[in-house]
Amino acid sequence: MTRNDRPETLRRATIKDVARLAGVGVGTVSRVVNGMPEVSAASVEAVHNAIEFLGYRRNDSARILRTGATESIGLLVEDVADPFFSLLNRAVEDEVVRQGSVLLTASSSKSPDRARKLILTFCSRRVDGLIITLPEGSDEDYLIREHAAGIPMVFVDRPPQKVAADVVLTDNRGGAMQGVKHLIAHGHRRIACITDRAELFTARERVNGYRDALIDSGNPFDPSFVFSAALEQEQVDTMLGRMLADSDPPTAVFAGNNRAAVMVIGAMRRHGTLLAMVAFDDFELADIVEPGITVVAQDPQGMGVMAMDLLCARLQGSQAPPKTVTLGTRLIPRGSGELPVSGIHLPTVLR
Amino acid sequence: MTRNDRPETLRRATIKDVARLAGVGVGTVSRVVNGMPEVSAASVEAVHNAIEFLGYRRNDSARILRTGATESIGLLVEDVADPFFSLLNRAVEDEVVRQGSVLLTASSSKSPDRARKLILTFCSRRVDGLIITLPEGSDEDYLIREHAAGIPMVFVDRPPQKVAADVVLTDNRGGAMQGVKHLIAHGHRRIACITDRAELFTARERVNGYRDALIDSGNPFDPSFVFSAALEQEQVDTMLGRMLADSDPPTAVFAGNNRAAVMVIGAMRRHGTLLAMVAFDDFELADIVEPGITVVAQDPQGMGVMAMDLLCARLQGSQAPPKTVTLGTRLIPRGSGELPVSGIHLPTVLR
DNA sequence: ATGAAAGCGCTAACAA
DNA sequence: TTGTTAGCGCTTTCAT
Repeated sequence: MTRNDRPETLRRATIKDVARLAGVGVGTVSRVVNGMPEVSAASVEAVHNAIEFLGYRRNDSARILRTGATESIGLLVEDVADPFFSLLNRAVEDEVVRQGSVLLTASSSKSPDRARKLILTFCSRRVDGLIITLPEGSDEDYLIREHAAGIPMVFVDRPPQKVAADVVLTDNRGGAMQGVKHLIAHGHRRIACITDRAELFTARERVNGYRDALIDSGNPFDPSFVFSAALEQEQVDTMLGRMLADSDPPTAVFAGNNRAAVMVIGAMRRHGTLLAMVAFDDFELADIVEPGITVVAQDPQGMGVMAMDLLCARLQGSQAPPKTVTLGTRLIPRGSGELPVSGIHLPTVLR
Repeated sequence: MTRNDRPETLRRATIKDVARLAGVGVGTVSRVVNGMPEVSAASVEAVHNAIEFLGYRRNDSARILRTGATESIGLLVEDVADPFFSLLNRAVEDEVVRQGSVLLTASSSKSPDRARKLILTFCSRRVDGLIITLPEGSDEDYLIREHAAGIPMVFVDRPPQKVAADVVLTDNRGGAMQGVKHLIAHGHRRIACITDRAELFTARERVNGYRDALIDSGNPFDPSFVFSAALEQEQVDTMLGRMLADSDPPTAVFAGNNRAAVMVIGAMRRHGTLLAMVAFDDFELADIVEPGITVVAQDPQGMGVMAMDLLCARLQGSQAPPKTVTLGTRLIPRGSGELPVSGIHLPTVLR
């Protein structure tokens, strides 16, 4: 027994100790600790004194075991250090804290295996609910079981394949469309699309939106202008070079996420050109470059809040059919997306 | 009773249910679940089947209550969405996950009151240990009590005033010195210092380092070149303007953190000048501007790992006197810090 | 190798 | 208003 190994002085006071010292029963102590009304002033006083003296603090493990409510929420994202998810994390935290619960957080690191372990740990901890960004390629059977066992879940950023639960997404397709149409509105016809691996739900959707915008506005969709692969600087450099060598080269770029945007900036510098650009997903300091980067902003905080809202509804017993909420995007013009068709060639000194 | 209100179908299976179905005692089930050796193959088989059939998952609340070990760590930072702390968070998480524990995270939002509530909640949850960035102005008495009650704590980024516990810090003073000396080495004598409120431990230390570097190298320390206040763009603009109007104006700037750096960049643009600059604290995309921002990088991951190391030592019963570990910084030259004394005036088109 | 039983600290029902 | 007590689900002796 872990606790009893310790010297007596390091055993934390229990409700029993308090009761004994205060000269009341444990029930009374419990009532005082939980601020229940039907206790005499004298008892309250005595209990408070004892608590103060003993440095008593309720043991929530015992409380949880007894009541069955853990007042905790589990959050699994791809990486808590990723700006997008850290913002989501914070928004969820604020909701969780507001209702007096605690938040267990973890990062999947894109590993389905790590995700499974973490989620199952959360389930063993009997979290009241789970907010999950599932890594690509996850087996979902275990989720179905836990979900069926009564743990409410809401999925964020990407939809699950099999679990029938609430989902919160960004309107990736619509947002991409919005961004590309912005470029078209500024006169661009030949627009490159640089984005992440097509295996990723979000990347796929954004390419779809890119294509839709082009077709919608009567422009040709040229697959050779789409780079959808693991983002690496060299590849992007090469790819952009190839596109620029086209007989009808791009005058603008749609970057599918901010890593892509950064690489495109690098590639443009190396090629000594400055194409118009709109990037999906806002980022801090998008305006310290000249021109500032025009972005299609997602709303990570909004996603977090919405996820918690949906979760809370389930916690209150809602049996409504699973809902998928899609949050809109916001285009923030900062300069790069409003550049004219005639490309600007940077003076050498500033490249 | 919360649990028994629920329909029978939604009550999760317990160890008893498994035992009954498998035709063994609860002790045996427990042994199987925990992978203890002394169980017959037949029992293991039967138990596994029952577990599978019932969708049994151990209830950690009960386990925790019994064993007294929560296998959880509480982390309180200023804001989980802040890049510095989110990196620290992730590093801590990885250590925590590696040893099979869970991580409770929360943001103080610079509020001593919120911090107190959160920390006391963690204490009620009986976390095994606590990693804390305490907001400026916190009362620490409650921490002393909890610490004395046996909850190990390590403080990160800023030292506590009263609690005698382990601390992990960045060498703010040394780092600032390193940055300023880098500028001096590139010929600068007149160096401005733009940083946050002097109430903040880190800002204060960095100003100290700035002063030390100047004095060490025989340069005068001119208080009128130090701006240490709440960082707002307008103020920084005005302040820089005033400094530039000096009879012996600055040729370089030491920015005390990355918010300061961004504002200095803005101010320089507005004043149509480009001074050399070194900024404290690295940031993503510090190299997408031209020139890239030379920074004195901290090591948030290293701090997280170190904090967990110290915590684990305490968890294993170390009674050594409290240690303060100071992590060194790393200067990353990217261009802005290597600019010569002769200021560059940007061509208008690029301002 | 295994079952029975005590008990972790708490809450809530019940009795007084 | 209050004390007593059962029991939440688990681990861990102690017999067998």
